[in-house]
Amino acid sequence: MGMRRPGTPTLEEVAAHAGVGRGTVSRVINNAAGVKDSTRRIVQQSIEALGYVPNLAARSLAARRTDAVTLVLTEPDWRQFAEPFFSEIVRSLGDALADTGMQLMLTLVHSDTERKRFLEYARGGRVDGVLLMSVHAGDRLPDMLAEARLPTVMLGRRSGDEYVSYVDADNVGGARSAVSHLLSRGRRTIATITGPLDLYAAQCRLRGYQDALTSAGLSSVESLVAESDFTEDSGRRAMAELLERHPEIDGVLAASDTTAAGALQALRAAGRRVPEDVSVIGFDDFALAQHTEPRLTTVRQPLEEMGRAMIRLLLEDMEEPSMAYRHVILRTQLVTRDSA
Amino acid sequence: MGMRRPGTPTLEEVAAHAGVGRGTVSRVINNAAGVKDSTRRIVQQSIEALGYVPNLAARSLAARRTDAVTLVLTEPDWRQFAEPFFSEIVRSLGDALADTGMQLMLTLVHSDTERKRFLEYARGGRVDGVLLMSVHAGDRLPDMLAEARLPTVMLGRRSGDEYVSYVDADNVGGARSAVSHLLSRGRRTIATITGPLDLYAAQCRLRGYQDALTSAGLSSVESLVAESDFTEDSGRRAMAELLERHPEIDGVLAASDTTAAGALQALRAAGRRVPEDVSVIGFDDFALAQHTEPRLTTVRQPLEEMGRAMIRLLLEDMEEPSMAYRHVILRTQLVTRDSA
DNA sequence: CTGAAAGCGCTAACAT
DNA sequence: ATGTTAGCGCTTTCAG
Repeated sequence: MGMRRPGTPTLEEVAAHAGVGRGTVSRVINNAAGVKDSTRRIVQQSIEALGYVPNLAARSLAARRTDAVTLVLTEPDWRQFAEPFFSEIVRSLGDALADTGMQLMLTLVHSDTERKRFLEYARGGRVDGVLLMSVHAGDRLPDMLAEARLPTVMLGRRSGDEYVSYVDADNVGGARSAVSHLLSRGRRTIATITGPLDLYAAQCRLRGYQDALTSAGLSSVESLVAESDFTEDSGRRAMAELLERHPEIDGVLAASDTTAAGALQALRAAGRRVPEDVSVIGFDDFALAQHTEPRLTTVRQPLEEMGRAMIRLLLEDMEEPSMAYRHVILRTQLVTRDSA
Repeated sequence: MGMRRPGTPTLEEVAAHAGVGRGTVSRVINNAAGVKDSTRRIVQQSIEALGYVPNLAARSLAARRTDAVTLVLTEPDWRQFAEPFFSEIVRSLGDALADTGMQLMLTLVHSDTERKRFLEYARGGRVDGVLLMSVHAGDRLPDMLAEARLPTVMLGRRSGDEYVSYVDADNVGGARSAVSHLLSRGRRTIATITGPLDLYAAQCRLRGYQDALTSAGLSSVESLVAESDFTEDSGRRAMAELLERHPEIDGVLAASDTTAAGALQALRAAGRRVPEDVSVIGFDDFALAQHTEPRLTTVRQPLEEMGRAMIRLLLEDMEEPSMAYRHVILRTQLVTRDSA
């Protein structure tokens, strides 16, 4: 299993070949200062000649670090995974990490076995830090990681009083401004398609929706709320349901871009004109530019910044471990196509 | 960085606590035979009491293995990532690996920096094996891994004479049978929307399409072929283009399910009725049951089996490293909704 | 069945 | 600037 073939050269052999001590070779491969240029060159030649590759297990045993972090996906439904939101975040994490010389990996955790296996893996020191996304309310994984003193940062929080470090968007504010915008454009019967309500972000968006209505002196009607699971299909179903209950709907706040797309299909199928008859605003998961749909306005989440912020928090915690949890909440932005 | 807090107990401390030798503790945590049951119990209590967690760096240095494999995604375009094909394969790999006690990780490689970093990572012995998918024609990564004697298995091949081990579907046969089916149902002007033609799988499907036409005594017309990149959007565009050139089209073979979905949209937008006027068959990336679209027939790829086969090849290579490359090609199946 | 001892290949502190 | 040395924490013979 995975054993390196006998011939694999070690640092010691490189040292011998180059006629220097092990320390020097170590300094060269780690790009450490304090090696004469001529020596460095000689060592590099030996490395080249022998085809030397550092043994990372040995390195991390000695140095007590791995230079790798992992993003954990606990989503039991893999399809989540196929959402643009996800790939955008991953891209931004990768970019943010590129400069640091760290390796980003993904770990997929759905079954309980996998969860346990991952915990052993992480606590066993195979990664220097852990990033988590879309963690559901009751999930204790982040706490277990934090208790193991492993630098841990979540995207989104599990509840209103979260301790483990996280980066989140201002979901309440985003939803509120979207609904206010619809109201200001004369819409009066505004429905919302929420995300899965065991996700705190979905609760926040619903709250923002309600806030805005209340502030405008309107009461929020329960039958104007339908739940989705962020997929296009569930958006379609939710919209159909809402239309059945309230044919007079003239505005919709959708939990995500994908959901909004589904809602649009249902609206059209029902003969509604968008955006003339009904105006739809969704939370923007990727880029407005990608829409071919006639949505003029979306709540833009700063995904790029969120990824960067996650890495920053993680690195801070890795560099000087502290007892503090840190939280960053990024503002969302109401964007219309013209201004994009 | 990532250093374990001073208090972390080691195997030696567990041994002391339990009043046994290190070897015994090692046997216990590895579930090795040859430990008296009573001793085993005592040791387990000490492990529990001290909250011992094995240091995996030390373990893999000593044992020369990591019990982890990684799936590498070289796709420069992250959106690929959001395709159902991808999540299905990942799921099936995860399932197949679950029994083996191995950890599955994903590595994302787009830039050249990342590619180099991954190579160091893999050759440094951080994983026991590597799985690759959607490798493009000119990519040398698989060869470099294989040359480093790392067990390596690809999903799909880069060309007609591939050496590195792979599992593939019978793309030529699948396309051929799909087109034959269309012909047998009386369709006469059959177009195809191919995948990106630098992907061998896409070439094969195109070849199958052409074969079927030729066998039926029809000549394959170049203007009936349009290229897509597997996305819905490109499918839509390709279909629109084809319709412009050949309004008389009455059958379409699409490169993937997603592409087929796009094609359908374009067809409808152009006022065609599906499947009455035009019949569309796509390569099935996930499950027929998921379609809400009126496609009756798809070419089903046995994704589940493909994942399992990949793991089997990988494990075989890990258990008894040999000089042989192994190839498995799985049959596709033409499935219609009724028979599903 | 169990203990002792010899590494695994590297980093980092300490000499020089 | 460079060589030397002492571990890092575990697996795995080899004795007993």
